[in-house]
Amino acid sequence: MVTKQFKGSLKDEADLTRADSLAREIFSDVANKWALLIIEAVGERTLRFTELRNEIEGISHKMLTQNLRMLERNGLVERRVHPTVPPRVEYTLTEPGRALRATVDAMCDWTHRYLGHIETARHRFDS
Amino acid sequence: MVTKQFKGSLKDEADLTRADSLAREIFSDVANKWALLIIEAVGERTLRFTELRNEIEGISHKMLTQNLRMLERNGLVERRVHPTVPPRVEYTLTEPGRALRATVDAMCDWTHRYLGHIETARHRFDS
DNA sequence: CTGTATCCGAATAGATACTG
DNA sequence: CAGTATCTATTCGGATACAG
Repeated sequence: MVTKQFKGSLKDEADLTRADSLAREIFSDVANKWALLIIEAVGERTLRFTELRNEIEGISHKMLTQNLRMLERNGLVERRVHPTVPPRVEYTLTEPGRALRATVDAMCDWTHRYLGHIETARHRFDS
Repeated sequence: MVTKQFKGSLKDEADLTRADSLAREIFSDVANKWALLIIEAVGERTLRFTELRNEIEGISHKMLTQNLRMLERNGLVERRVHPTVPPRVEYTLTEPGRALRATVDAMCDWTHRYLGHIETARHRFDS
């Protein structure tokens, strides 16, 4: 699996298995549409909840909070609460978050580069 | 959204909207756990259905076929059927598939690089 | 404004049985 | 071996209502 190349750096099989399942867990958290779109949307900026909601076409209130919570838990976004009324909450990418964003950028570029390719592949397949 | 930077290259708003929704569609197809794990598992190799199933920890028969069909439809994997009995079906990444794999590799690297980071972030959050 | 909770339908995913 | 089909349980996701 994904962690094969790291075998050498670990003490024993138990550690490997643990690291492996943790890696898979993180991968599962992160490798989902909404999480990646949020990472991409925040980018270098500092955005409020509602701004984020407006940036990401089609995301629901629920999915946004749910995924923001998850990303915060994994330390990929920082959540800063201003104790005002009405409340003002701002989200920023952390260093790990920005590093992940680089790979998401690459994925978005890929999508656009192969848009035509994929569209024709689909037509061929659907007949 | 994701395609903002491509505005200049398109003829009109209609094209933009269409390209945008197609991009989002492709992104949604691809930005999911099983699809990315399959891409990663195939890599530079040519693998049979069962080999793939064994490579990818925890994937079910159903999810594998379903996602392979989707990847084939989008032209990311090539499916070669040998008309023998029992049948032998082999999967390989196409050029677009290999290009995507590069970004998945980056994402796997990211996972491992920040494993510790994330683990401690989780502990902090969960208390 | 941001967030939690709940209800409910839709989509996802596993298990199993069956076919060429 | 590879794939389809079906049944079922779980999860996902949207809508809504409500609280700080």
